[in-house]
Formats: sequence, C-alpha cells, structure tokens
Amino acid sequence: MKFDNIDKKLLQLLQNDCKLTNKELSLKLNLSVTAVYERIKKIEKEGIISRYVALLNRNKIEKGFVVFCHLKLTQHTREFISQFEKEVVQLNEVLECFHVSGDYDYILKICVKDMEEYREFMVTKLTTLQHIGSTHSTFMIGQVKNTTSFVI
Amino acid sequence: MKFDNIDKKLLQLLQNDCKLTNKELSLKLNLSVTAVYERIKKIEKEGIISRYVALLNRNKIEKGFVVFCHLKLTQHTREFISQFEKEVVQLNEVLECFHVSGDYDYILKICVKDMEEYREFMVTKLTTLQHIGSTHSTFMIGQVKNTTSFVI
DNA sequence: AATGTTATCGAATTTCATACGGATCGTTAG
DNA sequence: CTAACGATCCGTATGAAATTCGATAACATT
Repeated sequence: MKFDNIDKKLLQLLQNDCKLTNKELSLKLNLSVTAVYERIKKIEKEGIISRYVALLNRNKIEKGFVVFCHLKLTQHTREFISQFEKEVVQLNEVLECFHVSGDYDYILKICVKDMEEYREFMVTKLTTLQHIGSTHSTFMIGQVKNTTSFVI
Repeated sequence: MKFDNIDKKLLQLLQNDCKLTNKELSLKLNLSVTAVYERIKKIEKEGIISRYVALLNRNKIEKGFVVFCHLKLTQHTREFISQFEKEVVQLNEVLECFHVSGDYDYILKICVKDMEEYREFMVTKLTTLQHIGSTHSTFMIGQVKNTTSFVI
C-alpha cells in the first residue's frame, strides 16, 4: 500500500495518541469524519496498524531498572535455537528479544525493579535456560529517547 | 499506588488492546461499566498509563531493517553528553537511545528499510554528530519477542 | 465519451463514554 | 459500640462518538 500525505499525517497522529476522536482527526486533516473513519479502517485491514495499546510508565510500576543482556548459545543447531527461543518468550521480565549478528547471538531487553531483582532473575530464570553459553549485561543509566513511533 | 488483582488484570488487558470498550472490560473483570471507568480514570490520573498509541507493523512501512548501534563518545564531559543527546533525539531513524554502563556509552535502536538506507543513515547522519568516538553495529536477524506489555 | 473504481460527504442510527445519585463496605475516631 | 468518613460499587440518563448508508465527486481505464 502506498501512503499519501494525509495517510502519513494520520499515522503520525495515531502513533502519538490513538484516543483522538475521528472528529479531532478530521479537523487536523481537513477531512470529513467519515473519510477519516474509512482511511483508518483501510489502514487497519492492510495490517499497517498492528494494534492499539496502553503504554505504562515503568517507574510507577517498579520496572524502572532496565538491562540489555547480550547472550551466546553453546551451539547454533536448529534444535538449540528453537528450544531457547521457546523458553525466552515465556519470561515476563524479557520485553524484547532479538536474534542478532555479531559477537553475540541475542540481545534481550529486561525490565525489573532493581539490581536485587535482576540478580534473582539471572540466577533463577535466565541462566537456567537450556543451551546458554555466555551472557553480558549492560545497565541503563538513563533514557535519552524511547518512542514507538516511526516517521514514515 | 497499590494494585489489586482487578487493577493488574485491567492493565494487562489495556496494554494488550486499549480499544476494548468499558463494557467488554466489565465482562472480563466481573465489574460494572462505571467501576471499570473509574478505575481507568484513577490509573490515568496517577500517571501509571503514560499514553495510548497505535503500533505499526515495521515490515509494512519499510522499516524492517533493525540495527542496534553501540556507541562511545570521545569524552564524557557534561557538555559533550548533553550536546550528543540533544542531537540524537532529532534523528527519526533512532527509535530508542539508552545511556548505558559498560564498554559503550549508548545503545541505539535504529529502524530503516534496508542495509543501503542504513549505510546512508550512518554516513550522512549518525557519524556527523559531534563528539562521537567509535560505533559498533549489530544487525537484527530475527525478532523472537517484542512487546510493550509489562507483567505486573 | 463510457465505464468502473475509489474517495468523499452529510444524515441517520447504534454504541459508547461520562456524569450523577445513591448503596455498600471497611476503617478510624470518638 | 457506633458515628462518620472515604473508597468502591452499582444502575440510569445523556451527550458524544463510532459506524452505516446512500448519494455525489474524482479519477483511472478502455
């Protein structure tokens, strides 16, 4: 699907605040309410918008301690990979897990309350997974930018 | 603020789909529509929910090429740090930038169309920032888990 | 020029969010 | 023990929103 400028602006607005009403959107886009409605429905049907979600403030829910864990497997057989991936998605503390190129096989973003809870997570959960070689933890000191919004 | 089990389940549901109506939520939570409404308003007022957003499908908007860029500054003076941070937030390709401990100073998550576009981004944008020492790019091969939803 | 497709619109309808008043429950102060 | 308070709950009422519909306009294809 190709986007005209109205689509782009619409996506920009919805990525920023999906609770805007169609009337509010129609004013910002110089369109009728119905036109806005139908554009959104089309975008949704195409799968451009994958979901609408509420984002929580990490610091208010005791998840302000963010760690990037770089991780190697012992072997790269298909079986070991799929076993590891099946297990890691189950871990609630792991918000993101990417299979990557380079020195390490995976980069995990982990959110917990504090260092104590991270230690507990490492000892009782992460390092008990099958086929894990080495890990390297990098701790977040500060958050410079953190958006879910693409500029199209 | 402390959460009872209903609050936790409510946050779980809204993190997964914030377009659920209060009636749908009330059925899932065994509450009245009004009670759901008031719990949500309270949670919003406390700042637990920071925003409601539409999440886009990277692959449908030519942003499927994800790179983690680890980056060092030449010096760690307050001036250099704030200068770099001010510039990096302006870059549309950078969705996330975390100041971290360890061998590198920052971890950036960068989303572009393909390697060609990444090269262009590196050459014309990232490496032209002030005070950058070294960079190390790690490319995403696959996405194992990618959620914005905390389990409380 | 004729035709089919797509986007637009306003009006009508259905559904929702929100305000309100009152009931219930647990806690605290007297 | 009980009175009073705050927090939470409920159902109803209403204004606002989403959605449907039929008609018109724009646009591409033949």
